[in-house]
Amino acid sequence: MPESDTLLNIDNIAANCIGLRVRMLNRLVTNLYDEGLRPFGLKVSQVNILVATWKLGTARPAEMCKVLQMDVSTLSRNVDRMKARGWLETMPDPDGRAQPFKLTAQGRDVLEKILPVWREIQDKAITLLGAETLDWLNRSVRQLSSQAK
Amino acid sequence: MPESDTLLNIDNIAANCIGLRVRMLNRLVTNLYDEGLRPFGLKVSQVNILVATWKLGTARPAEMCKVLQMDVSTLSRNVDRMKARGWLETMPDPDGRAQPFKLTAQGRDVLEKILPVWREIQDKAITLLGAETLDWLNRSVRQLSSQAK
DNA sequence: ATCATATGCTTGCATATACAAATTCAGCGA
DNA sequence: TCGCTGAATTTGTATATGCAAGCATATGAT
Repeated sequence: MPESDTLLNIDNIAANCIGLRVRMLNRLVTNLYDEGLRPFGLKVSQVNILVATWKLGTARPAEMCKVLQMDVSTLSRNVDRMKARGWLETMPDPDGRAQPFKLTAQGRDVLEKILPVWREIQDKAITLLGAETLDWLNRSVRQLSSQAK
Repeated sequence: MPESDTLLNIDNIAANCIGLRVRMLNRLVTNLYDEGLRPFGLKVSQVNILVATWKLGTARPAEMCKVLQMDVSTLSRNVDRMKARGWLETMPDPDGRAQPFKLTAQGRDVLEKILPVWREIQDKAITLLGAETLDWLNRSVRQLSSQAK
């Protein structure tokens, strides 16, 4: 491959790499949420887990990881921290390997407390990104999730 | 606020949170690129830095962090690792505080070697996400970058 | 009943991420 | 020139992320 072709191709990465852009978007959006949530002592990552737990009722780690497309080890350590804060509690289970957990009353309280701030941040994100963002993100995530292992 | 309203609002986070969806998209897309790049012993994060360095020629950390919307401390440690691998080298600078760096020949070689694989992964991502993805991502990132501090 | 395999989760390790504090140096004013 | 302020970067700390390996338990085959 001639030198000039290589140059063009490297420039192609710079101009078009989806991995780069998704990661930048992630940093920007995560910072937006984390900044707003800072007074409450938690980050968007933990809010996501609280909400997912609320949805599932009694949550099995492997199941939640499938929903959130997250490695089980990542979830495992976050659940530890959130149990230590009294937001989650482990439930008994006939299967000795399972470690299902659910929201505590405190965990539920946290969710209620952050609701107005979440709304503010969400509105800001929609204003910045455009109204069609949500549809767009949902389609992309659904499509990629269905392909992922 | 009545109980039922709270329930609806928590469900609203579950159904609509942009922070959640962007983070899921980031995990899915990052894993897609990292999996493809694994044979080459680097990840998409380092590819992004290599390409940005190639673009900038001589890169100042603060400048690159503005471009990539990344904290300077995050870049600092990655540049350390990449210098240790011989892909980047620090340049002298009249300003004693500055630590500008540039690509080494080895760093340039790495970029050339991964080009075909990057192309494959990028094609797969475009197929999965749709052709209009890139425009949308570019618009979103540009819009958010211009607002960020 | 036993053994092999599969499942569910945790732990070890390396990197990614960002805030806060420390460090080093530049530039400016008295 | 002395010291003050600000800028560029690194270091300390905590969380996020995923792979590989470990551990305990369940399940299936013989």
